[in-house]
This record gives sequence, structure tokens and C-alpha cells, in this order.
Amino acid sequence: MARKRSSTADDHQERFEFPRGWLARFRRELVRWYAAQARPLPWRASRDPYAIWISEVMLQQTTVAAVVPYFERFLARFPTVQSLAEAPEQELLRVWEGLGYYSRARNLQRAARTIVAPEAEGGLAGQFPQTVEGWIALPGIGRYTAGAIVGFAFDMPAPIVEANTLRLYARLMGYADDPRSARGQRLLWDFAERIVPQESPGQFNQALMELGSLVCRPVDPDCRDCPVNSCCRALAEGTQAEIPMAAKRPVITDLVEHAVVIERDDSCLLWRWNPGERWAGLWDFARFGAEHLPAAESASRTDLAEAVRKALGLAVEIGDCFHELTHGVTRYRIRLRAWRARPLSDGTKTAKNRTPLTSTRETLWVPIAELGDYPLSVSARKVATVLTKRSRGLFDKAW
DNA sequence: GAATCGTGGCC
DNA sequence: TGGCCAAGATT
Repeated sequence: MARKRSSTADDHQERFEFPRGWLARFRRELVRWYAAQARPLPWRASRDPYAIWISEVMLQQTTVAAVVPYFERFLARFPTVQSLAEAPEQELLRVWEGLGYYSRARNLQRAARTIVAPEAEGGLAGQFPQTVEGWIALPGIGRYTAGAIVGFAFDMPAPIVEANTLRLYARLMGYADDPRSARGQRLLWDFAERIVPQESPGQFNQALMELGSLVCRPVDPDCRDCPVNSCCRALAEGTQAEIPMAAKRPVITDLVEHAVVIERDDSCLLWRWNPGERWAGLWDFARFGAEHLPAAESASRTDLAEAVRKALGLAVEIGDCFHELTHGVTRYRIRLRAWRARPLSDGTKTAKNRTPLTSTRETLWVPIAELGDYPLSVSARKVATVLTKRSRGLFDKAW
């Protein structure tokens, strides 16, 4: 790739060198294209920093299609930073349920509380940060998100690099090495910084991502109809299919767990994932890893009952497997089988709804009709849906 | 730098 | 259908 070193000996900065006329042409053609092709996404209709902040956090590692309904529900339920700051965590997680990466929701609320807190308490007295540095100081906001927010909300010229622009820049530069390495990141951010115009930088950044998303796609990029194909080094060299270099992906291993739906009257037992656990803050049916159970695949009822007794101090009678779920998680493929169980005795007597147990997790008996009020893991929600239908007589399939 | 954190859609 | 991908941040 084209690069140059500055003349000073102690400056080892390397950067992509723009060919003559490149930048003006690139900006002009991109802006022209975006004016005609921009999708009307909900957050593009707003310049409210709060709404833009929420959308950007939701969009972290999440597809546009998945975010749209969550974004609209979230703003309806928490229309202001004050309402978010004051929300019970359970309600917040209930709105976030199914979106994944739940620490995003908790960080969002931590940041909201910082924003509304008085200055005397280290807060921002209800004012949003006005700079990239100010936004980065808030939890859950990194360099990309901060740049995106100040660009879209305040029309400030800040560089952005995320999945779409990483791919776009790497191809424009013809950068065949790893764009995720430290060196690659330096080059990309430097590139991003130099292409952002002073005029309408927010729109320009939107246009960059839109082009990356719709035209400069990961597979089968539409170079023929690309408005800046004359600016693209990868296309000139025919390397657009090899750039950017593929990311290393973690090995996925199978993890089989058994979820036990313990019923008593019209209620069932939930436990809550602890801080630091995978679904921290969410409720779930008790799960038991198959690796701890002999004859796991056949999952003898005796083994499950014993696991429940040990973990929850609850003697149960295990019934049938009623549901099987498979879903991919970052590093595991979980096969979750849910079994029904009826408690024979809980061994102790304490407060009405609490189950006292040896479990290190909080547990709770929840009426099946009220399962909708609790934030559940996705797999637990699927099981809960089955239970709810059954309790309404809508689901007749026997256990 | 590497690992971790979720889920759904697509081919 | 299994691998790849998604408006990243945090530790």
C-alpha cells in the first residue's frame, strides 16, 4: 500500500497517501450517493443525543434489523435520560431481553446516572457530554461510539471506525494485512480522521457506514455500482474479495445443559444469574451441565433429581423432557433440554415466596402468569412461552 | 493482545 | 447446516 514517512527522524507515523484529487472526489461522490440511497432508519430522524446514544449502544455488534424494534420500545418506555436513570434494573433488562450483551444495558444505566447526578457528586448535572473525550469517559462508550454520537448529534467532525467502515477503508487503501492489529487500527483511524470533512461530518459518517453496509459488503461487494469505485485500491488490484483479512474466530464447542422447570401449584422456580455470570441479572430455570451428570445424554431422572437436591436443597420428582432448544452463543453451542419437575418438599420453611436453599443464586417462585414480568434468558423465555400457552389451555401437548 | 460477552439471519 | 457476520467495549 502507499505509505510515507514524515521527514522527522523521530516520527514513525505511517499513513495512506491520497492520490491527487482523491479526497475531493471521494467526498463528492459519497455524499451524492448517500443523498439518493440513504435508508430512513429511525435514529436518523433524530438529533437528540439521548436517542442517538441509545441507538449506537444497541447497534454495537448487533444488526440494524434486530435493533429497530428494540430502539422504538426502549424510547417509548424510557424517553429521557432521567427516566432511564431512575428505572428499576429489572424493567431495564426486561426491555433489553433478547438483544444480548446485557452489560450494555447496565452500562447504559450507569452512564445515565452519572449524567443526571449533580456536579457535587461527580455527575454532569443533567447535561450530555459535548466532546469525544467526555463521552468516552462514560461506561459502555468507546472511541467509535463517542465519535458517532458527537457527529450525529452535534455535527462535530470525529473519525469513526466500526465493522462497515473498517471494511470500506481497508479496501479503499488496499490494506491486505490484519486491520484489527494495532498497526491496522492506527492506519484506519488515521484514515478516518483525514477523510471526515468539516462540513456536515455527521451525514458524511452516516454515508460511510451506509456505503459499507449496502455496497461494500463483506461478501460479493457491488463494486460495479459503487459510487467511489474509482477511488478503490483493492478494486484496482482485484483484491476486494481478500480484503479485509478474515478475523480469527473462536472454536465453538458443544455444551449440553438441562433446564429443570420446577413447578408448585401454578408457580415455577426461577434462579437469577449472579454478577459476573453469563446472563448476569437475568432470571432462568435452574440449569445443570450434562458433564456433571453421568449418562448425560440419556439424562436419567434420578441424576437430575439428585443434582437439583444438591444445588437447591429441594427434593423433586422429575417428569418428561418437554422441549429442546439449540442456540449459538459466542463460544458455545448450547443444547438445552427442559425437564419438568414437581417438588416433593422444600425441606425448610421461610418467607412465602423465597426458597431457601443452598444455591448461591437468588431463587424465586413465580406464578406462570407473571413470567412475562421477569427478564429471562432467551432460552428460558422460549420455555416460559410454552408454559404460558399450556396454562391458558392453548398448548395441549402433554408433558 | 487475547478473551469475553448473545443472538439472529443468511446461504 | 455450520460457519460467517453484525454501527464494540471491557478486562
